[in-house]
Amino acid sequence: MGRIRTFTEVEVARTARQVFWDRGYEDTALPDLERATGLNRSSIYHSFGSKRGLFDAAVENYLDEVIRPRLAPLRGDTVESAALETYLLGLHAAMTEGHTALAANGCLLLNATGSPLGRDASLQTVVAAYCDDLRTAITAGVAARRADLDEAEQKSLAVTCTGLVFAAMAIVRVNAAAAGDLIEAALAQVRR
Amino acid sequence: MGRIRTFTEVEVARTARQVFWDRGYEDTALPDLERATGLNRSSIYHSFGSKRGLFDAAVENYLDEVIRPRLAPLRGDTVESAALETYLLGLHAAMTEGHTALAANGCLLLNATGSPLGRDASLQTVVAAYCDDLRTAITAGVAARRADLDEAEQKSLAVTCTGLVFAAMAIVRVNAAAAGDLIEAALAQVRR
DNA sequence: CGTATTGTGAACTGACCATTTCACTATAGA
DNA sequence: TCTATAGTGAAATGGTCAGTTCACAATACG
Repeated sequence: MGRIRTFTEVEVARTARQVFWDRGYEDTALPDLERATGLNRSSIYHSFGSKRGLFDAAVENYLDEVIRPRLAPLRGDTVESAALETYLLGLHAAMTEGHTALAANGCLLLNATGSPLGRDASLQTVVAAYCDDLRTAITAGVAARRADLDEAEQKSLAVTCTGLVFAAMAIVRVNAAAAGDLIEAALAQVRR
Repeated sequence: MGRIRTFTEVEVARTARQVFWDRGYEDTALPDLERATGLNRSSIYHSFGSKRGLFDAAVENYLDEVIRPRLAPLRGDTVESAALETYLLGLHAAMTEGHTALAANGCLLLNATGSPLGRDASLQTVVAAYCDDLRTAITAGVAARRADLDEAEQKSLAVTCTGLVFAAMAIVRVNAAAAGDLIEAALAQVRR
């Protein structure tokens, strides 16, 4: 009974994610989203309720398909000793070699923090949770790689490493080379 | 001959700086600026040409009156050995103790990076220069404090320390405690 | 006083935006 | 064919915004 859906919300959220990532929330207008998703305004509003609703779906998708896959190797019960280095090398490559979305646009969430949307409490909560996830994952990676350190030293190293990753993401759009240096510094600390 | 000026552009830029810092460029409307400066639109446009012109003046003022005074002790010919720690402790205090503009709003420039304005090339240049100044100053501070290290080690430490400061500024609005941890990590590295 | 400059007030322009609405088309199963 | 659901197209609504314009008021100097 009735016509079948010709799109899935995940696909649309993924497409919208890229647009928001490229142009930022405020600079993305409805016509941009219509064009990119191939959907009409009416359909977008029917599925997501508002531009903000679509953005929230895009953020979910960003976490699911961009952030968490990268962090996954750091989150198992038994973390490979090389996992953290692999993660950092992956970041470094993304930032310096190719024209990846990450190098060109930085982090979708961190960027939103400085934009008008960053005054929104619910978005701040999402960013804070992301920040926490990142620190937890890196802490696990540090523990696996640097079993020679005591717990306090591991924790301190994890904070440093997390901070360097954050700084790199915050600055990469403006100065990719500097971002690469930051990741290299993190690698050096992890390896020492 | 003729009426005397009743305001200086520096005063106005300083006031506007605070408004832009609190609310961000995009969320600051002309009426906000009129109210804060006590000036009429017409006067603002006569002195600064555009909203963007006033913002640029506010950024100049931010660098002159907020950033550079903090970095000054790190920039002399002979840098005090304790200068870097003093700088970091000042940042830490601003971020955790009081309700300072820095803790509440983060860094005016870094915030702008993620906003629509962050796509503007000339703003990116300003941010990149600021980033460079910061690294240079911290490098001098590291050299003064850690004469025991060789040059390569000093450089690596300086990059790490700069990154941690950046990360703290990028995250402080969302999570001031985490920002404080980052500065503490930087202190620990400098002192070791 | 005369004149040049500084500043105000208020209305207006033109653009852009998210959101709503609705008549219409398309496609599925019964 | 009937009906329910999916999706389109286009116009309208109401709001906000930066920037412009201009007649007018205030204040300085000669």
